[in-house]
Amino acid sequence: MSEKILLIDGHSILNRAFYGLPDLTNSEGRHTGAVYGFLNILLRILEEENPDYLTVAFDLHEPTFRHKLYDAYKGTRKAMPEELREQVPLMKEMLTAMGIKIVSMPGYEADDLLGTLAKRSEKLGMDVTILSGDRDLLQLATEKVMIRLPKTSKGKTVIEDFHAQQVKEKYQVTPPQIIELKALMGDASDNIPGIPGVGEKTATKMIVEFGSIENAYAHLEEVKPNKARESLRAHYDLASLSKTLATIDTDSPLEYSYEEARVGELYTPEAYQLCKKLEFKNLMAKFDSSVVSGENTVQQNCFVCSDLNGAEALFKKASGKAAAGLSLIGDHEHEELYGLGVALEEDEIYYVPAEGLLTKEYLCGKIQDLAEKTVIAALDIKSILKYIKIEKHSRVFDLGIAVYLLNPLKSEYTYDDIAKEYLNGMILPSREELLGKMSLKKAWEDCAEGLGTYACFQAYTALAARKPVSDALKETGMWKVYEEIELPLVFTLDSMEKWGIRVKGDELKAYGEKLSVRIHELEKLIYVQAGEEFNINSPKQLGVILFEKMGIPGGRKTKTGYSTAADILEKLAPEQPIVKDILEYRQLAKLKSTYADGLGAVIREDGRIHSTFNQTITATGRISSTEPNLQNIPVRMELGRLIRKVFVPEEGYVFLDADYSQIELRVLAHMSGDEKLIQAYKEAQDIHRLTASQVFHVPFEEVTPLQRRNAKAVNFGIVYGISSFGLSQDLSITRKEAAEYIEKYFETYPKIKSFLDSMVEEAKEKGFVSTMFGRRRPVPELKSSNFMQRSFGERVAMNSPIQGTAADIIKIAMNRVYGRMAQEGLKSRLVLQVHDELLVETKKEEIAAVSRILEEEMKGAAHLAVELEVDMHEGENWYEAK
DNA sequence: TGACTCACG
DNA sequence: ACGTACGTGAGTCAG
Repeated sequence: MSEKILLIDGHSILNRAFYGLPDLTNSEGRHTGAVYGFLNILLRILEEENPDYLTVAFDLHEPTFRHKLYDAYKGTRKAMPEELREQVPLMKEMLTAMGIKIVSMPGYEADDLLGTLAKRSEKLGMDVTILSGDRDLLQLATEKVMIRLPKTSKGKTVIEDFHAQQVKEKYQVTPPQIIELKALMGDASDNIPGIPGVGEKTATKMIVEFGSIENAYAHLEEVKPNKARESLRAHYDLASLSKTLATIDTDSPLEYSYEEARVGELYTPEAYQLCKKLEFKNLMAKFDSSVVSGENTVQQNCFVCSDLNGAEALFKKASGKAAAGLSLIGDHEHEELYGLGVALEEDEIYYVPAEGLLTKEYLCGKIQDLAEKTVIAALDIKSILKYIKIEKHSRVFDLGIAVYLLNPLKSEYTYDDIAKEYLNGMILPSREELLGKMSLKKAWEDCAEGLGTYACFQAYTALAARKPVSDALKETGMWKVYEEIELPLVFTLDSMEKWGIRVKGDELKAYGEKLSVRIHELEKLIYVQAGEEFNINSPKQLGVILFEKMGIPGGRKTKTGYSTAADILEKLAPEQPIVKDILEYRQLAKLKSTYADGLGAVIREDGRIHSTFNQTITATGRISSTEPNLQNIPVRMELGRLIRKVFVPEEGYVFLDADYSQIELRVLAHMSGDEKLIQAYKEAQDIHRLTASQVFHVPFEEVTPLQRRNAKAVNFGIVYGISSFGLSQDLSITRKEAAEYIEKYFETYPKIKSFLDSMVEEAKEKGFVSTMFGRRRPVPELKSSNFMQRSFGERVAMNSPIQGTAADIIKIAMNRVYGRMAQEGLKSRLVLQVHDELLVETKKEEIAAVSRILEEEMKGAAHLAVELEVDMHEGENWYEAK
């Protein structure tokens, strides 16, 4: 049996993969979709063909002979989008890692190299397969040379195969005649001019009849459509230029060794590391375990310490160090500790399982002592505070937060990612590689070794990355944000989480039951009006009922069907009784499932809810709240707002709720330095009204409610990164009207316009924007070749400095409030933060002191060109206090 | 698991 | 010509 070679048109397949797949990025925001798609096609073809040799050809970036020829004639070639361009070197790196031969040559296109290799290999008696997305390659087909063209139709990749025979069947001409066809038709994407007025049909007819352009020209009078004949006569020079352009050179002087192209082991350690870097989870699964583990020097320096003597020695040694890396493995909610990782040096790391004499109490005592002598570096200090008490902020280093500040766009901050990024590309096995999908508890029971390694890697990374990450914070000017805002906040949030907030479970239940009654009524009403029973919670079914069965006009929107979102329904059929009932049903169903039932399920034994406040989630610097989310408890609608009555302080306490008044607009006034807006804040108690009077040129007293509403919407829009489309949606006006409002607004406040523009400029130039305190947000979207993405980037660049600065300010305020309440020995405690609002469970005797603290510290958290105003209320529950 | 919807700032 | 307001988290459906 003859040998077989597979030749791949690199750029063409990469292109195909890029445009055929949605834009895929890894967690670092690196574009990887084209590489991923390429590999999938490659692996599939390899499986089908099982070739002996394999080679991928790439164009070089310099212009080739043919480009020059044509560029001289007209224009230049289309630029590659940035998202694809950056994947080309990545693709080559991956192929090299897999031991796959790459060829390219100055002055020649990939086509030429493929043609050359195809011809040579055929002469050597091989079967040749060429994989490309480009039909031009069809000219190379013979009985032994097969061209394979992948096509994506309906999300599936179908491959069309062409030997000479199939070319003839499909195009009625021989492969070499494909050149003639193309020279006549031209090809815009390849910059081949062709003969004007000659398309596929005419060209095919001409070549079928005359065999070649030359021959057609020789028999010009017989060429049929008059138009084509005259065009050919007038543009003969174009035809011959086009033919030169369209002809693939099968005789290039490429130096090539078949031995280097022999297909070997693709699943190499290098390829595995690269797949990991790019986060190709599916591909990673294909690698052999021997490749996966590799040699790992960190792992060789991990030891288990499970006896008392060893532990004593370990902690003694640790306390002599300036810093130690620490990782606690446990479940603090159930007061369990499974073990801990301690890194003394970069080459001395221990796993201490919490077993036998090494009880939870013993170990906590030891690390408690350790923390008093040594800096504790950990991925998540707050989780450690659940086990031990640390007073001094200078005693800890929170790697997770530090790394978050350096790039707040990632969804998680794991030791393996951090090692890769800050420890010279070091590859550590991830948690999933060590423990799979196992919970920590399960691992503790069934996979002690993996758990130990996991603990050690975390401890190691915390210790080893401390220096480079600290340096990076200093270099980027974010050390102060880290040290003076985020790090103290760890302790503040820890306290809030520990206290939690008291919730009356029985009242919550009663509230839920009340909702149930009405929900059932509405269900029945809706079924009657619809004429059938269906799942109202299913947007899909609901869409069919409303827009098809009931014939409400104007439906459509989403890819999966009709949009049934509340604002759409309200605009489409505000008077339809069924729509009203559905909206009420939705509202109640939401209240019941998310709040009545949802909150009820997370009340702890102590009668309180202990939410988690996450410090490393948001892109702007805000904190977020989970399990449950206490930052989205209803307030806008009265029925929902009633839920706040079940949030109560304990006996002898009341709630004091303090919120900033329009903090983001005030921040905008300050950052932009707009005198008009600053002046407005100095004078006005009603900023939206004043804005309206200035924007619409009417006296303050004569502003209509509509004008005020519009001005308010514009104010919001400005903070969000204004667009006429967004504003028009919000106000249900035309885009043109919205644009006029915006224009008038910017005329009134010219410095706001220049400020917002400058933020976009800065982001484009530096790649990020900053808050007043130096916190950064990268804006990679601005580099996108996609209009929508780029516009999004612009809005982000306008919004983030404002939202982020407001977030910084309230964080500072929280730390100060927390610190002062402790310093003054108060029993009151901070329990919630809702972005511009703080809730303090206040001892009745301390109401005066706490209100003073709240007012002073919130107002004093930052000194802006306008005052920070704080509204404060007292109440027996959250409903009353708000 | 992703899409949709909706609660908050 | 593109087709969205900025930032979150949770519940539900459907593949």
